[in-house]
Amino acid sequence: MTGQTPLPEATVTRLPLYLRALAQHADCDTISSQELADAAGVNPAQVRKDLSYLGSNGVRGVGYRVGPLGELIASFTASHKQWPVAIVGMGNLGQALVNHAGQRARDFVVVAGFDVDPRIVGSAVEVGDGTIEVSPIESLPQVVADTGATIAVIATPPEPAQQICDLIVASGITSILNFSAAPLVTPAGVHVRHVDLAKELHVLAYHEQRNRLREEATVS
Amino acid sequence: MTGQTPLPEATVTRLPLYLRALAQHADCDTISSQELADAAGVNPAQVRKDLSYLGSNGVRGVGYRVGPLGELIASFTASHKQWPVAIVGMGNLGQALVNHAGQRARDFVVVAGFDVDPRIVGSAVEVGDGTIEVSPIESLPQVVADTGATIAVIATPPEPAQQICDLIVASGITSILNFSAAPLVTPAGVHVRHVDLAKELHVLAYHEQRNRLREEATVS
DNA sequence: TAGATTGTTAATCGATTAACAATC
DNA sequence: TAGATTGTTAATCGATTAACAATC
Repeated sequence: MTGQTPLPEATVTRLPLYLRALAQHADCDTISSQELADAAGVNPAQVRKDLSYLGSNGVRGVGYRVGPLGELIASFTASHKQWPVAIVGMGNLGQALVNHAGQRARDFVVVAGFDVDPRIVGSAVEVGDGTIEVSPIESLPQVVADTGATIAVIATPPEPAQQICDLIVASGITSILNFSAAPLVTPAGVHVRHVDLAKELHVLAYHEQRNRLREEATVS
Repeated sequence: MTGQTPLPEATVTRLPLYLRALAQHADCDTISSQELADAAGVNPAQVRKDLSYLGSNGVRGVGYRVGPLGELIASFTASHKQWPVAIVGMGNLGQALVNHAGQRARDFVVVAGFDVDPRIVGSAVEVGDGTIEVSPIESLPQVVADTGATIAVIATPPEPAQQICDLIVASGITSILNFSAAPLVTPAGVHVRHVDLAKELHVLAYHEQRNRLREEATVS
């Protein structure tokens, strides 16, 4: 059922959008690519193409059955599983991620939190169903082994990020979400996603700058 | 100096990386595309192509002069300016962004913060140099007008996001960084960047799922 | 001059989307 | 059958990268 040929990266990033859109249409029996596209904010042709990669299951002239389609997509992202996540850096950002996983992304369970700050280490953090105790960063290999975490989030300043990344990789984790500004170097086979807040703001600043210049040009 | 033809989006997203890499090489006189590429984690040919869009200023056989190149890039991202930012949603994520702007992204100043929670509204928040008071969401148009904010960050749950977005757009802001899971609809001319935590985690989960299936296949 | 490195071209790649035959 | 909507093809687009002539 869960395909052999890897899906295009771009398709993978859209599957969660489709799941979310389907959840909003849980009361419907079927949904067309047009409706799905509207709800997800993408092109209907793109929806059909993406879904065809999963092994198409729509009905011509009718649309897609909401229930089965949801299950099909879930079988690819394995979103029925409870993915155990470790968060390194339990400052405001780390805390925000814990809350997010607990309240919104129910397929992910935060099973471990790490920090270097002695004022934070040892404190209890509520994670969805239970509570975890923030561990010192040195204990990462042991705690990851104990908890079986397979996804790690780096929510630290950029300086220690590479070192922490090495530690994470050495502990056997193969998927990393990097919120530090540092560009991480990892061995092949490790998947890294990078979210860079400063970069996002800079891109917006570029567009603001252009708007401003364009206005000036229009005036003169 | 600051070009007429818009730069490719992909190039714009890499300019901050180059600025950061140049800062690390402030002690050098010149830097080659190879060195710059290593520091930024990209391909050297890509570096040269990107920089050529800015109006090339390298010296064949030598490389790029670190100082002037930094100024050239900064003139495009306008990173010497102090961009006034408004943050809507002052929970953990909003707080994390305030800290980030204060400590890391010094080109951005948080000039306003908003929330609906009466326990948060009215509280003081340290932002880099000074302090701001968290305002109720209703006062957004007035506060934006007073502070001159041109970039807004949405750090709220998805439910009120579209409504807040409309309010932001109506107040004249043209650049939005959206951390809510909601796909926002905006009029043409408004620039929206979307960072979706759940989506990032789901993409990693997809890869974990594939790894697991591959291992099973190898065993049998 | 010899060595190094740029700036640019052309090939390649992946993603997007319009269009339409297939078919419910 | 008539109308609707899929699944797939082919065109288009933008981004990446290898290669190399230009030139310091």
